[in-house]
Amino acid sequence: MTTIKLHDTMAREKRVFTPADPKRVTMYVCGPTVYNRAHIGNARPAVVFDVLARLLRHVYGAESLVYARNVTDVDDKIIAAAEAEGVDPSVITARYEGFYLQDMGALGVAPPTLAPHATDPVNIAAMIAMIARLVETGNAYEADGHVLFHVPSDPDYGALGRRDREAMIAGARVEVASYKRDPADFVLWKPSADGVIGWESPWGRGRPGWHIECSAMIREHLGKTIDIHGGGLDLIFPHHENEIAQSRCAHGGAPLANYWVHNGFLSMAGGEKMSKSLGNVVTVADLLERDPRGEIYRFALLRAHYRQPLEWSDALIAESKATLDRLYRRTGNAVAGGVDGSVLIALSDDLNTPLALSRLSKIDNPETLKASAQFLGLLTQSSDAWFKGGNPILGSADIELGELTLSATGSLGHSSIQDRIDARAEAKQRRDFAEADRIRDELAAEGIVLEDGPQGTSWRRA
RNA sequence: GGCCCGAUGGCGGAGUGGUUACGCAGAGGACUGCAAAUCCUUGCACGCCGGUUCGAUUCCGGCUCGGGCCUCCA
Repeated sequence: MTTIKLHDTMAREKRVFTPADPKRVTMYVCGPTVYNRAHIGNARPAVVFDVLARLLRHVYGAESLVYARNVTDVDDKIIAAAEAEGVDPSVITARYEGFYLQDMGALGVAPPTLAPHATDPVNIAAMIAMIARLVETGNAYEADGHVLFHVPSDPDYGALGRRDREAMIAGARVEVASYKRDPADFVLWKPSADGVIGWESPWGRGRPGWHIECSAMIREHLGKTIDIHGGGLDLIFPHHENEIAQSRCAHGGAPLANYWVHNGFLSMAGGEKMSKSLGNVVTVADLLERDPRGEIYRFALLRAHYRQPLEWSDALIAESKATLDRLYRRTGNAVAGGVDGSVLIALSDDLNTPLALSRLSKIDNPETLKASAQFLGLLTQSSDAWFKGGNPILGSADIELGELTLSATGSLGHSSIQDRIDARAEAKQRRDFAEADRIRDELAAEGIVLEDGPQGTSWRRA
């Protein structure tokens, strides 16, 4: 069996991955708060953990992986967006969750096994139960309608980010709410005013804090201790730190996760962080509008190791596109065979996708190449359709995992224009110019104009 | 200020205590109704200063520079 190594943020080193139960490997990744369109930076963890999920399914069996990615659908930003539009928060969350799934699908991200929603009554009940438990154990207290986690009650708090109390307080730049017993205390439950989304609880009508959502949903759907917890680097503090404290204190010291995996950030030209305030956000939708082949962007994201920063640029996109085109030409109409071992080895070593991608260039067998690329979520059926018909890929791309096809939408088919262009090129190679010209004329009769240019033969409708 | 991460050729980006990354771009060549594509060959590297070592880009220490987190954030 393949040995997978993963960099564990808690241990700060690469560790051999050993699931508690190989028949039920559990992974939880912090998902989106659904109130706006996802940008390409948001897509990085989705793609990275999609690759990890593919690898885990390969090694332990597709049915053995339970991969949960939550949807945060109650949040002050959502409430604000709903008020701004004068609609119910559910209108906002349904809309943006739909966009999210569509955008990620276009990037070849397979749906997770589970997508727990914070507002699901089952999950709200789980959150209330966990909060009540923490009050019982003396780790949380009620104050001024809020329930807060008392950080000094947990001597192990801060282990993931390696920061001590002084550091956290010294760095605090926010005014401390008067009802907090300690500046580091954080909200588990907060009151909802009339007309604001809320649920009845032992502490009055209110809504959960962000951190408790993940802890409770992990407990509810995956168990007390999971194998892998993933997310962006920026979530280490305070989000993951708080999750750890809540879960450990509520579960008699059982650790929340055995492996913590965090992805690095994307930056823009000049190393600038992608942020709304800088006005340099590139949404996935923007990119798909420029070129609907989502796997170009997936390829670009995979070109850097997931823990390294990645500078997002037009050159990166152009190079990714060119390399992908070349890979496609090399696979031709080959039927996917077995995945090349060198690709699996690269991925097994802490998800070394740049190395895995470079291995593709070494694979001569088109069937192996196709299977290997598809394992990485590239050269899928959608992309095949795009190359052959020139049709944009709409909605979610098909996701292929061996025999397992998780979803398949998008526009496939139409005429195989590219096939005939290829046939014409072949004819020219054979010096069968009569045939080459016949194909050209045939296409012309359909209103297809061929253009031989520096990027190869392209076509457009007259 | 605290904590963490990184520093490889023109660019991106692997890897290693002594030996080839790979891709793009560049140069030369093969092929070619035009143009692509393809194939072959090829140049270019390990931030700075010490230490360990027969030998360090690779290990250790310091420095410099860059990035991230410490506030919602992938």
